[in-house]
Amino acid sequence: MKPPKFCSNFNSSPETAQEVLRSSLLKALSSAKNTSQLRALHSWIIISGLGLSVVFSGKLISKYAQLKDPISSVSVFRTVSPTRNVYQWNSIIRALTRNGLFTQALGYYTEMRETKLQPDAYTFPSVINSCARLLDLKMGRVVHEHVEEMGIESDLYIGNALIDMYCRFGDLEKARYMFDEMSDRDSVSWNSLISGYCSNGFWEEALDMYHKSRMSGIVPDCFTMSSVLLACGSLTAVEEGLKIHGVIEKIGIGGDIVTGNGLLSMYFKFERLRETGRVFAEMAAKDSVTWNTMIYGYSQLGWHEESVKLFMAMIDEFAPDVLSVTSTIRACGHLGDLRIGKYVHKYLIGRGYECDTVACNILIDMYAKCGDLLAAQEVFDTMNCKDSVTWNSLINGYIQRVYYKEGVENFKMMKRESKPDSVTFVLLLSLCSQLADISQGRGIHCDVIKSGFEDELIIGNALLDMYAKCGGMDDLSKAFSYMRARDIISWNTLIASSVHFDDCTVGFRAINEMRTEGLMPDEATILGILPMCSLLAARRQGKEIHCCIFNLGLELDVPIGNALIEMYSKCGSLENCTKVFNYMKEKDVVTWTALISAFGMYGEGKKALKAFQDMESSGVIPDSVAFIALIFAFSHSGMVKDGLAFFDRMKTDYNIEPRMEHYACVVDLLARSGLLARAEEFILSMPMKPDVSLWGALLSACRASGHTDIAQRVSNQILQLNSDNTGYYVLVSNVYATLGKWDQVRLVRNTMKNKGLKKEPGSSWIEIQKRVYVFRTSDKSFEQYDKVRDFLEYLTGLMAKEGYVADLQFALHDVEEDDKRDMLCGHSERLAIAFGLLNTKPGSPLLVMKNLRVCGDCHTVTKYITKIVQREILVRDANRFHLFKDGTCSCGDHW
DNA sequence: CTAGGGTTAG
Repeated sequence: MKPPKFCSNFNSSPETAQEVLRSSLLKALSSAKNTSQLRALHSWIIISGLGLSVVFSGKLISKYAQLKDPISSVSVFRTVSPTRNVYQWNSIIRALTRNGLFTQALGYYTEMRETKLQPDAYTFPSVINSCARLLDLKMGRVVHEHVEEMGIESDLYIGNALIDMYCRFGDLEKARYMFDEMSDRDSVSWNSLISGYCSNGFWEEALDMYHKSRMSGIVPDCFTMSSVLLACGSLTAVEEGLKIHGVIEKIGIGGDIVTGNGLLSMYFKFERLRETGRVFAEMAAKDSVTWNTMIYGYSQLGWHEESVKLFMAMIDEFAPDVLSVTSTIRACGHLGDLRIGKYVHKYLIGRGYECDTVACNILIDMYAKCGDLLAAQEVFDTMNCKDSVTWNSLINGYIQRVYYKEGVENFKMMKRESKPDSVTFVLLLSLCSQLADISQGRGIHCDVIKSGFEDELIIGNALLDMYAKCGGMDDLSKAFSYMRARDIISWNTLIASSVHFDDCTVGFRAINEMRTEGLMPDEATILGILPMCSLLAARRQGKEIHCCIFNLGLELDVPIGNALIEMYSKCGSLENCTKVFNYMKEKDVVTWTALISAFGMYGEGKKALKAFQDMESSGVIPDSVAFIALIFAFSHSGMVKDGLAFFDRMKTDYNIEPRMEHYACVVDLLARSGLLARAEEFILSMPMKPDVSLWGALLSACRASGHTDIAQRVSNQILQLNSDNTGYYVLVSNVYATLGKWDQVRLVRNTMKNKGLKKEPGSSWIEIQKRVYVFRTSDKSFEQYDKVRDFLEYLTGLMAKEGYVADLQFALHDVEEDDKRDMLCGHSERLAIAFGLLNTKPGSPLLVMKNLRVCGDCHTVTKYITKIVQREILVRDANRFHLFKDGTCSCGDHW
C-alpha cells in the first residue's frame, strides 16, 4: 500500500516530524469519507504507534460510528484497555448511542461507573438519550440523579437531553419544568420541547411554544418547522400554516427536504391540493419521503388513481422503498384493481420486505378488497411474524366477501395463536349485525367483557350497532347507557335506530342531550333525525332542524336537501318543498324524485309530470325509483293514460326492467280509477308471479268501489299467499266485514292470531301550541272527552240537515246499527279533528296526522265539517295528503 | 441534545 501524502512532508527534527505526522493524521481522520479509507488510516495510526493514544483512539471510535460501523468502534475501544480514560468512554458511549445500540451504550455507562471513573459533562447527553430511546424510566431517573449529584444539571446539552428524555417518557410537565429552570437555552432546547409536545399530541401547546420562541428572538430552523408544520396539519390550522409557510420562505429554509416534505404533508391535511402540487413542483431536491407523502396523501383523500400514477412516475427516477410500495398497494385495494396490485406487489419481493409485518398486512387487505382471498390467504400463510392486524385483515376480508364461516374459524384460530384486540371484536360484532344473530352477538359481548375491552369507544359503538340491528330498543338503550364514553357516532347510531324502532321520543331527546355533552350534530345526525320529523309529521321540530342545518352550514349538502324535501312533503308543506328544492344548487336523481313524490302526495300529477320532464332536460337520468314516484303521482291524480305511457317509456327509453313495485303502481293506477277488470287482467298477464302487494292494491280499490265479486276472488288470492304482513289480513277482514260475512271475518282474525300478527291500532295526532295530542280509535280516556263527544253529536246533527248519511259499511264490527254509528264517531281522525276545532282559533287551518288510511265515512264527514265550520283541514294518512276545503277534498275522492 | 412518510374497525 502506498503511504498517504503527508509522509512527503518530512523535514529536520524528529520531534517536529512526529508533530507533523500527528496533525496530518488527525486531519486525514476527520476528512475520511468511507470505511475503507478509514481502515487504511487506522493501519497507519497503529504503525505510527499512536493507536493507544487517548486522542487517536477516541477519534477512531467516533469516526467509525459516524460511518455507521459501531462494531469497529467497539474493537478500537477494546484495544485501548486498560488505559481507558473518560474521553474514550465518552466516545464509545456516544458511538453506540448514535448507532441505535442504546442497551449496549447503557451497559458501557454502568461498566464505566464500576471502574470508579468519574463521568463528566460530555458523558451524559448520550446516556440520557439512550434511556430516552429505550423508554427506560428507571434508568433515566438514576442518571438524572447522577447529574444532580455532580451538580452539572445546568449544562446546556445535558438540560436539552433531559427535556427530550422527559418528552419521550410522556412526562411533559417534568420536561417543561426542566425547560423553565434552565439558566440558558438555545434553539435545541426550544425545539426539543416543541417536538415533545407534538409527539404527545399537544398541538396547541407546541404552537404556543413556537410563538414564545419567536418572541424570545429565537430564529426557527428546519427542526422547529418540521414540528410546527405537523401541528398545523393536525389542527387543520390553515391560516397559521400559511403564515408559517411564509416564514419558511423568508428565512430561506424552503429548500430543506424535510421542511418541504412537512409542507406537503400539511397541505394534504388541509386538502389544499393546488398548494401541494406547487410545493412538489418547486422542490429542487426530493427524496423517497417526498414521493411517499404524495402517494399516501392522494390516497387518503380518495384520489387512488393519482397515487398509482405517482408511483409509476416515481419508479422512472427513484427506487421505491417499502413505504412507497405499501402506500400504492393500499390505493390499489381501494380501487379494487387486482392487476396493478399484483404488479406493485412485485416491488416488495426479493428486497427483504417479505418480513415486514405492516407491509404484509397491507397486502392481505389489498387482496381481500380485490376479492382474491386465495392470494390474501397465501400472503398470510407465508408470514412468520403475525400481529393482531394481520389476523384482523384476513378475518375482515372473509367477512366482507360473505365467507362468514371462514371468518369465524380464523377468529377461533386467532384466539389460540394470538391475542384478539378491540378491532377483532368490532369485526365480529359487525358479522353478528349482518347475520342478525343476537345470540352470537351476546356471546361476543361476553368475550368483550372477559377481554376487558368493554370501555373502549369503538367497541361500545359496535355493540350499539349490533343491538340496533339484531335486538330491540331496550337492548340498544341499555348498551347506550352502559357506555363510558360516547362520541358523535354513538349518538348518531342511537338517533338513527330510534326512528327504525318507531321510538321518536328517544331520538328527539338524544339530539338535545348530545349538545349538552358538547357535541355538535353532523350530517349523519341530521339525516337520522329528519325522517323522524317526516314519520311524525312534526312540522315544528322539522323547522327547528332546518334552522340548525343553516347554523351548521349544511344547507347546500345534497343528501340533507333531499331529506328536507321529504320532511316538508310529509309535514304538509308543499310550498317549503319547492323552496328547498329551488335553493339547492346541486341536484341529483334523489332530489328530483323527492319533489315528484311530494307532488304525488298532494294529487298534483301535472306538476309531477313537469318536474320529471325538467329533470330529463337538466341531464339527470331517472332511475327505477323515479318512475315509481311518477306513476304513483299519476295514480293519485287519476292520470291513467300518462301512467301507462311512462310505464312503457321506462323500458323503451331508459332500458329499466319493471320491478314488482312498478307493477304494483300500475295496478293501483288502474284500480283507483275504477278500471278493476283491467287491473286484474294486468296482474294475470305479468311476466312474473304477482306478490301480495299487487293483490292488496287491487283489493283496497275494490273495497272503495264496492265490486264484490272481484273483491272475493282477490281476497282468496291474498289468503293463499299466506303473507306475514298484518295490513293485508286487515284489508281482507274489512272486505268481509263490509260484505257482512262475519264468519269469514272471524276466520281471518283467527289466522292472524295464530300467526301472532296484531292489527296496528288506528291513531291520529294533532299539535296544538307545541303539544302533541294523540287519539286512538274508541279512546275515551283523553282530556275533554265529554266536550269532544258533545261537539261531534252537534256536528252530526248539522250534517244531517245537509244530507249526510253515515256509511255503515265502514264500521267493521258485527254490532247493531246504532253502535256502528257510535263506532264511526270514535275513529281517531274524527276525535283529533273535533279536538282541534275546539282548541284553536276560529278560521285557522288544522293539520291532522293518521297512521293508517283515512276511513271512507270520516272522509265524507270531514268534507261536511269544512263546509259547516269554514275551516281548511289538512289530513295526512299513511299514503298521501287530503286537503279538505269548503266541502271538497283535493284527492278528488279516489285515494 | 432536536425533525418528516405505512396497516385492520364503528
